[in-house]
Amino acid sequence: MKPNIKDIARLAGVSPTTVSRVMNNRGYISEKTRKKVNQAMKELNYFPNELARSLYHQRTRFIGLIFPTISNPFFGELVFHIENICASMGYKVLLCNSLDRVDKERSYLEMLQRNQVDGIIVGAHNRHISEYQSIDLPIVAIDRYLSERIPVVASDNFQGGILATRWLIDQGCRHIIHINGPRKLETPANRRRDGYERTIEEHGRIPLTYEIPKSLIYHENVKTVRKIFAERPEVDGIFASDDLLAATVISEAKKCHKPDLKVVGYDGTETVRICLPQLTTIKQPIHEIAETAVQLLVAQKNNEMTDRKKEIILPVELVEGRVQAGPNNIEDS
Amino acid sequence: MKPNIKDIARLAGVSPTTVSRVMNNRGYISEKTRKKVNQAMKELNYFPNELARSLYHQRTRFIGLIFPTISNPFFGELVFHIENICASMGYKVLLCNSLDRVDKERSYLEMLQRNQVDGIIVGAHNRHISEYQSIDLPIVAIDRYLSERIPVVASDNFQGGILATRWLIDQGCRHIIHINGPRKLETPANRRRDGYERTIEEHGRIPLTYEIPKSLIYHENVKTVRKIFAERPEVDGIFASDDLLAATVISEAKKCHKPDLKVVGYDGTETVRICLPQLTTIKQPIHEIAETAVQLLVAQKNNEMTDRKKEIILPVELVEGRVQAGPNNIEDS
DNA sequence: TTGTAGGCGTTATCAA
DNA sequence: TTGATAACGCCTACAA
Repeated sequence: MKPNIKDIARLAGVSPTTVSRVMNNRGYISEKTRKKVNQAMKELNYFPNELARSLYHQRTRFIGLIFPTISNPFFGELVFHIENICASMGYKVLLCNSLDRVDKERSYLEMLQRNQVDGIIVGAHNRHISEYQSIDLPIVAIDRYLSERIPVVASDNFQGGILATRWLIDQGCRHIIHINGPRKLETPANRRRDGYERTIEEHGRIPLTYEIPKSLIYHENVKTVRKIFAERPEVDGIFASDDLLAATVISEAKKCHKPDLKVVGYDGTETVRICLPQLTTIKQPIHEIAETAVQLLVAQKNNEMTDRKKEIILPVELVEGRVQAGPNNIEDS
Repeated sequence: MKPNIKDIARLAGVSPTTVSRVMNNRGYISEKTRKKVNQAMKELNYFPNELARSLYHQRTRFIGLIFPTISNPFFGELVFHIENICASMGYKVLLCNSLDRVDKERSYLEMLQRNQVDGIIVGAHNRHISEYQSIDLPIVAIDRYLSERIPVVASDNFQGGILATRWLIDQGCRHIIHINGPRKLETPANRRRDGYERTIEEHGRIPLTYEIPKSLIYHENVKTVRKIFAERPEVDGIFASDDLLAATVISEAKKCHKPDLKVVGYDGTETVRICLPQLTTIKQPIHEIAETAVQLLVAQKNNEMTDRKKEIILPVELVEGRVQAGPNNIEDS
């Protein structure tokens, strides 16, 4: 079996207390004993049991992360950064992919509480999860409203919608359509739609938004895009609410011989930039979002949340697709 | 503070033992007490402390995952599936992004041991980490050789290399180049190169492999691709060792007016399929890899590893890029 | 400078 | 059917 503090104590010929002191650098220890103890720890390949420590200190340094799916590159990169930042601060990360399913989100939430996490960062949310209101733990939401007292970090979705729409207008598009998730979900991401609709209206046109039933199922996207092309053959500009959707629009456009269609996405992940550099998109400050979320979480732990804002909005940026040489590009024909 | 088992016992007017029995359905309990206890648990919004449980049972149901970075869609999707499978079996996942850095991998390894994980799945490996040999824990490696006794799950890299190369030959390519990571890393992924070189030689040609210094840095890829185009202007086929690299090749090819260059990638993630459906690639069975890895881990825990193979190789599949309509595609001009 | 004892929250054994 | 007790591994008062 794994050695414990007593085994070390026995081998070093001291008491467990002394071993503990050596490990934690507390109080006075003679050089001699320190060496003996360290020696014994090496010899037995000893690792202190964090569980026992956590139990005593009532503090685990675990952070729970609940996101729909890290398969999506936006969440993948976001979680990547969050984990990195947490690790640099001595926190460990418990990963949960909720798949946007209420039952999974619920059971993860319970699991995290049972495991005494110090805090939770949530990027997923099914309505009807009232549990969030009764959780007595630091929580930060990313791009979701969970409850009154839970702070939110989000990119400037409204501004993103404006930038995207303006760009399409500047490109000379006359019939601009927006595709997004269901309206009823009151997420900040819906403000992308508001930005689009406002901008379209400011130009004296009529906005038109298509809603996708379930964004996690890829084929739903394809179906929606085809429907749009069928119902609105005049469309010459599309603002898609995320890059994968935009990618789908682009490949469907190729299939349907619509080389003049302009597309703008949302997210601006590295992965998509590499795979689809010609895509114009609204780039979220993924690293800053991660950093802000972790900071807010730590601030809550330390009760430093006195006069802080409950919603932090970070600026976005329109990144133009790289126009590529040759006759091979949807953007430049 | 959070209520504990004693609080429940007090409120229900029973002993902690009884509460424990109710929670775990052990021994005989009268319906009356069961109800009282359940009532008390609801009232205090009680969650049993898994830490204490784990301490007692010497079993945490934590699984540690060490991967270079879940930003990469291959690892992202792999970790996604692993987490899913683990969750369905009641395991929780501690996520570690090692960034291919020795120091990070080392400290994660220590962290996981301190936190008493029940097992580790490793998809990262820097040489010179001897620790793997001394860890007394179930470990499974994905596409890496860590030590003699650590089982490996991998896709059929050799076959993948053959399929990719053959396809390029079938497309009529005369000058086929392979791009891969450093040779000295003795990973199964290097067998992709073996498959390529063998196939090229079988066709009486001379293989040519370019090595990339660090694959995590995107710009390194661009540099290597440009170097290839400069040094080997005659190249008309490239087998890239992963899809992001292949994507880079494609966009650089567009920039350099090489519409006839054929490219094959490796991985076949959903994300890349969506963003770059025209890319031909060797598709790894990501879900099966995840499933096999978890199974092997559990088998080790239960000492069922008697006559099992130490290396499990799963079949790959060549997925042809979807030729798209219009003059917009590198594959069909 | 070092050791003893009690407790962190839970469970299993044994006794009642 | 229920309860007291010791144990899981560690840490911190308090004592020596």
